[in-house]
Amino acid sequence: MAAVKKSVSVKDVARLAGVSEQTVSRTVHDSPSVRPETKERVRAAMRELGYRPNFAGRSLRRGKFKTVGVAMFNITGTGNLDRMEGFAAAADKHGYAITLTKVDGHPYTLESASSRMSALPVDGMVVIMNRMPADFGTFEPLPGMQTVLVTMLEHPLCSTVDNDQFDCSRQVVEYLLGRGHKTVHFISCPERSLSGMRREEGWRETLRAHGIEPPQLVRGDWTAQSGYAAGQALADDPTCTAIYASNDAMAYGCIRGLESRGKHVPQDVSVVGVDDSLGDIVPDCRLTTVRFDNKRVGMWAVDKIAGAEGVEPGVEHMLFPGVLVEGDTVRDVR
Amino acid sequence: MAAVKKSVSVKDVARLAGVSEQTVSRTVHDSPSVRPETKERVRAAMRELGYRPNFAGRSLRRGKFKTVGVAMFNITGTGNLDRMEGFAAAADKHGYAITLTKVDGHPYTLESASSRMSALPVDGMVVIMNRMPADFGTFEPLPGMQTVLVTMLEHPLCSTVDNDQFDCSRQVVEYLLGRGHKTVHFISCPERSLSGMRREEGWRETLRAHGIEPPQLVRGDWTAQSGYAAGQALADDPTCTAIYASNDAMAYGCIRGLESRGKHVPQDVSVVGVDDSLGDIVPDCRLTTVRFDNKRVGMWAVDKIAGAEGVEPGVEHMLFPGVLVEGDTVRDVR
DNA sequence: TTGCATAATGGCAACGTTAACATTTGGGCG
DNA sequence: CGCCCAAATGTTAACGTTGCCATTATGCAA
Repeated sequence: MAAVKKSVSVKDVARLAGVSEQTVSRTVHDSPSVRPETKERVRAAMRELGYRPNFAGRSLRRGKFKTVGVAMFNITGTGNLDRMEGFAAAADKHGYAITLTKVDGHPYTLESASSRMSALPVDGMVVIMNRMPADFGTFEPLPGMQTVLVTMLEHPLCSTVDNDQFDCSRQVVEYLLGRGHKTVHFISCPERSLSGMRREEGWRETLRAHGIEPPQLVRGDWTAQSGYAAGQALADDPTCTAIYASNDAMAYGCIRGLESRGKHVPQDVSVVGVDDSLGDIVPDCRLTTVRFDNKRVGMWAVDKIAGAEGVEPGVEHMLFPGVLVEGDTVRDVR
Repeated sequence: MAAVKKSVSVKDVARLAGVSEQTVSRTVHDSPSVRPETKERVRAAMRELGYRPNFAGRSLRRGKFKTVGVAMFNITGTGNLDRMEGFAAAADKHGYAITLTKVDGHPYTLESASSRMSALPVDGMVVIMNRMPADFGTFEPLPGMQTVLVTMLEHPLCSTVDNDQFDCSRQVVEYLLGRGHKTVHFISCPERSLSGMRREEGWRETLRAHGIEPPQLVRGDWTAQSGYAAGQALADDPTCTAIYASNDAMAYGCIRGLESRGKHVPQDVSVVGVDDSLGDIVPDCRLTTVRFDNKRVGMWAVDKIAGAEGVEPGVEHMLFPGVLVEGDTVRDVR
């Protein structure tokens, strides 16, 4: 039994089954115009030879790949796993596959993501943006390649989708004000983060909309340690009864920092985070936070491409609001 | 300017540049046997027409896809992001792409992963196993499709790669014994986890190898809360001076549980975790833990496939040891 | 029996690319 | 001046699949 190096094609199956190649093809696609017994004979031949359809021949003929490309500048990033879950789920639904590509971030441009994708077998592409690409304003998607950007910025030529970070802050601030707090202090993130900046804007503008001048923010760096320091710093501020941190790690750090200064959460100070990422990592801490549905974001992006199927797709911009999850770290005042 | 619906091919470029299709192809591949000025003319034509090579035609001709498929039963899983980083890095290195597929886990078989991949444009595949597939013993990879399993079990027909969980426990136990502890208590994980079970074996056998009968283990469920309960339970055991938890979340929970009972870490009890996953989430806690390099595991898997390039690949089994990272949660005794 | 509609199947071409081989061109050298 | 070599370019065919159209069987009414 010599190893069969060459892959088996419809031709081989056709010969063995004693039918034409076309009949084999029709059997593969379960066409109703093939007699059941013929089908069975063909299927037997396919099994015997171990036939599997060749993707290249098929898509060459069809002019479609049934695949969506995903370009990431950083694979390791908060929420990417959930987004991928969404990509995969939506792709599955449409019978599509996902092709993943890491794009070198030097330079950090949409053009580099686009050209990286251009020679791959994809019908459309999704780019996950973490920062502001240098060519965001001038970028044009490849002709015939529908391009969806995961970002909260709007683009004139590409559809975009992301979580609504502004609304997230609005929800948190209004929730805290609604619980009687006079103002909300904020622990921010590094300035290069697009989503972080948008959260900051949301915090600031929502306070102003309620006639409250935003207090001095404390700049953090996403780490619990920076939240800890922020908590210690804010512990001595008598006006500080509510703190909103840009992520859960800083929120948790903040709680511990406050405790180290003898302030208790939520008795003395209320704390809210963002991301719902503490999950099972921290015991005895039901942090009030905002949960985003990154899977839904991912699904939307792939749906947009795989669901189009030839129809001229319009450019759309979608922002999904997060959900405020009430924990034990906020208290009513007054 | 009517939209050009049809994609441009070498033929179009050749016509515009006034050369043969072959010369265009040679230019695309930067062959040295094309005069620089001809190349430039061809390149200009490509730019003008917006030519990009068609993947289907190319791989049909070549009989290769330059793509590795990755099948996952669960996309959301510890370490998957790092593994993907590794997949992407290795693929990049070889000029390959990665195609991601979620496999329905009902039934949980390698066969279902394999058949899911069979119609996709891939030259080889990687399966990430979290549990024991029903057909592990009998599975045969598709002919011509090199298959690598990410698991610590060895397979007769497929190469395998994973972190060395047994060795991980050996390192931790010997480290603690070396620091003077008389025994090591263990917080385990649910029994369906392959890697968790292997950690448990490593703990048990290493203790026995040192002539120590393993104490009763405490079964956890990966959550900090279960670690907290375990810590409280072990706080009253006077023989317990060192605790090894199956992951960092439980280790952290355990520390807090011990503290809630008045025991301090590391003064009273030493605690070690696994995963190095606390990172920036918890302030003021430098947990002694074991760090795995999942990126390296991912790279190895894709290297095995993309690096083969036609040569008949042997079946290999690779286990990468973790690195014990010393923190502040272990103390010498005596 | 013939004619005709319908079901089942076959033949051919084309999708875009490139390996292998064929051809042309330009120079160098005896 | 003719020969040969190398560089540059062209021609052909094939990779596997499937849409289109042609052909052959089958059944049924006239």
